[in-house]
Amino acid sequence: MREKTKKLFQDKNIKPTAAREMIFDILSRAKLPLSYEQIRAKMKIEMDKATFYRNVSLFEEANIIQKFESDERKWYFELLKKTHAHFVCESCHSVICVDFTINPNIEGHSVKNIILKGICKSCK
Amino acid sequence: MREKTKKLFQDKNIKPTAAREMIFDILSRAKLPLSYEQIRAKMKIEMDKATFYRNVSLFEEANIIQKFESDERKWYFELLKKTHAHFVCESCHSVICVDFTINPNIEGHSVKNIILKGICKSCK
DNA sequence: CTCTATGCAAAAACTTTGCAGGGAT
DNA sequence: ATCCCTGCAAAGTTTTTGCATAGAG
Repeated sequence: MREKTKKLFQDKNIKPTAAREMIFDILSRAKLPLSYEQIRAKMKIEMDKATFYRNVSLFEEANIIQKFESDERKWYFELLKKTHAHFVCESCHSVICVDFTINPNIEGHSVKNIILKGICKSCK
Repeated sequence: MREKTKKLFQDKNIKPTAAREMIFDILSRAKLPLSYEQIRAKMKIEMDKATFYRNVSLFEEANIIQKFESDERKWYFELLKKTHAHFVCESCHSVICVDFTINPNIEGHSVKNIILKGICKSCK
């Protein structure tokens, strides 16, 4: 476990368990948001899905992770980084990060998350 | 049933049944996307949920209806109108249509749907 | 010892599917 | 008669919860 991660966990008061380190590690290497299935496929040690979801919620409350729903009714998770948008293809269901920023105030509402849906360029 | 609706159904090859007319009617009056529960609450005649979902899928395939998921993992339905965005409040879960248009081509992908998430102005 | 993380199984929530009956043409 | 729309019940999918056990400090 890297020093930086150890420190992050300490700061957030998160006990570093094997499950947590693995989830964090997988997400920090990911270039895209990942679903539970995708994360599980990358796990070197199996963990129960309850453990997975519970730990992800923990990270979420600590503002380490962000989640959003794809069009296949699954959650996708990623480390909370600088704001960017996600494009979800309604044909192949892939999730793509796109560089797209907007004014975070739209008609008085605070926007924290942008999801674009449509058909990705490979599917066209 | 209005002439216009009758014609629409004919054009799309959709047999006008009571269930279909009712769903269409409720959605055409709606100012916001509605969930199954919300639509059901407006029904004058009850219909089975299977019938509801099947007919909605039919409309969807005919490009009459558009659906998207809220953050509460429910589908919301609305008539396919000019492109606009939906704001979903992560606190009160309300769905708000906002006037927000973007270039439909983002990094080569065709955007058909925009979902913004965050905290709405009443919750702030 | 104590505290809480984990696994297992069951529950939950929302949608979808299979199948048989019923209406419309 | 045929077609396909509908209701009912059961299955499906993903996520959450309850509970007992295991493990860390």
